[in-house]
Amino acid sequence: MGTTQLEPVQEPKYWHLKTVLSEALDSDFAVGEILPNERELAARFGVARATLRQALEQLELEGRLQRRRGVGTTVAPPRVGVAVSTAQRDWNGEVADQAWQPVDCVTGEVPTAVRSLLGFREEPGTGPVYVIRRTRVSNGQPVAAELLYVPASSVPDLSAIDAPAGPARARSVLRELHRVNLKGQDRSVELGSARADDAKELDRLPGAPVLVVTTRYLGVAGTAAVSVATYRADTCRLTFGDSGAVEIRHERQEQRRAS
Amino acid sequence: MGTTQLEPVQEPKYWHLKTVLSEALDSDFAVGEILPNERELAARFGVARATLRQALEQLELEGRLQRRRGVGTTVAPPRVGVAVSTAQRDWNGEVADQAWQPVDCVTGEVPTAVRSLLGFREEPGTGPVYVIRRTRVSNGQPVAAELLYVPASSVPDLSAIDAPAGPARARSVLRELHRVNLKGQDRSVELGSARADDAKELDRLPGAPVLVVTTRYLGVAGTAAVSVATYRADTCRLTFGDSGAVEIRHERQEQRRAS
DNA sequence: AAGTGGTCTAGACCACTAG
DNA sequence: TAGTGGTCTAGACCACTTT
Repeated sequence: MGTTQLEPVQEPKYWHLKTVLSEALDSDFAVGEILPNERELAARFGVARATLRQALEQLELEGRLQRRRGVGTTVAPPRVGVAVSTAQRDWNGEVADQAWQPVDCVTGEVPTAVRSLLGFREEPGTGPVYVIRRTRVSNGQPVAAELLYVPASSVPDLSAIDAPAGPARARSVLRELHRVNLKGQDRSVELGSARADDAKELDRLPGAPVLVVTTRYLGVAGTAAVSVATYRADTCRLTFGDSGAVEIRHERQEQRRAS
Repeated sequence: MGTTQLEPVQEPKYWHLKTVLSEALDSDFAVGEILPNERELAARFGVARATLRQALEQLELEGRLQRRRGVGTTVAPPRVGVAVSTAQRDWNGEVADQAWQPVDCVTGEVPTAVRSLLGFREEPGTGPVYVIRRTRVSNGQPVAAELLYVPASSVPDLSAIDAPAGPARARSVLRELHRVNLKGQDRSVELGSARADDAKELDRLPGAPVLVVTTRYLGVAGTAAVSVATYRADTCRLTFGDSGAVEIRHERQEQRRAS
């Protein structure tokens, strides 16, 4: 129809920029390499810094980049596969490199959402609940922070209430919970943003994107415990193996170039 | 109450703003209600529009808000629980309201990442691969778009190559794939951003946050098929039930106020 | 045509890290 | 102290939906 339309559909600059940068990462950069700083990149592409940052944010969300204040922007390694086991053996065993580390154990308040998962009815008395904090490390990097809520009624044969709050008490509660046979578990995964305390544990800024894994552990008499684990969404790929771990080889090439 | 004084804290403005808005959503707004527009909200809180938008983006990421260009910002309903079944019956059955809908089926190219999951070795000939597009709907809203890669060698008894590309062919490939007994499946979940085609299917803008579920279906002779499904991260909560669906009652209150 | 959210700019200052 | 990414501003225009 006569004249040739150059760009019939206007692609946003930051989107196009993201594509260009993504291809550059594939071809010209190696994992761990430091990118030019944002001001220079913005100037190089002829856009405002805010626009450039919009593209970098996307790439960081996809796990391609890692940005650290005061340091710079580096090319991120492929995401770590983190097993979210379906079996029950995750209470103790598990791959040594990715085990949960008990951090603390107090008897504290329970969020409303968790209360209903535990089967608690209304406001009035519901008995004490152990709140265990655990962290998970992979390749030396923290990948997840967890709050595990265990009603004292789920571990009746435990006399650790008087033990000092801390990792030791956390371990004894976990051991006792492990004794009561668990019938199964329900699990859900959703996107969230890191609360201040989790962010600190994960070495990220508050609001960083996380994958929230909520697990309900079922005992003989209903829900025995509820776990809310937040995984770093930028560095983690959660794996649910019915028969081994999924291994994804990304299509990225790691080439030369040092500049 | 017109303007809310932001405390002189070290906390970033947008973060504090997000908290304030979140509490306001809990107490003063009902699901589906329309918020004041961004320019007015920004003025009301005494911040720049960009700062206000940073807070809104966070809340949208957490599934609390829904923003539509040309329309406005509304209070989002609680996330839909979408079952990512562990069993094999998801090929056909499944909850009627959340079933997959075949859209198309062509024989096309396979991304590098999927190639390695399928066990393909190097560049040269690997035989044709069916690429099936499916979508998933829940409560009338599209929640997921999937690309299912089925090597023709996985469905040898199929003579549908000559059938016209389309939903009909997709169904016959799925039926045939269902016939070969599947031994199990590996699955992984990670955060991503919607590609242009997926975004269109999901009624979102390109780059919208999605949960990417990669599934490897194992047959008697290795990987029989690979599925890459992208779920809307803002509206979906993926559930993995070992014994029924997880039901989360969010701590939000739906109160009065109509304005 | 009016009103909404989405994109983009060109600055400024702050918080953090490292030499 | 110099350099980085993180936050924030006050505008402008664009794409889209509804009236």
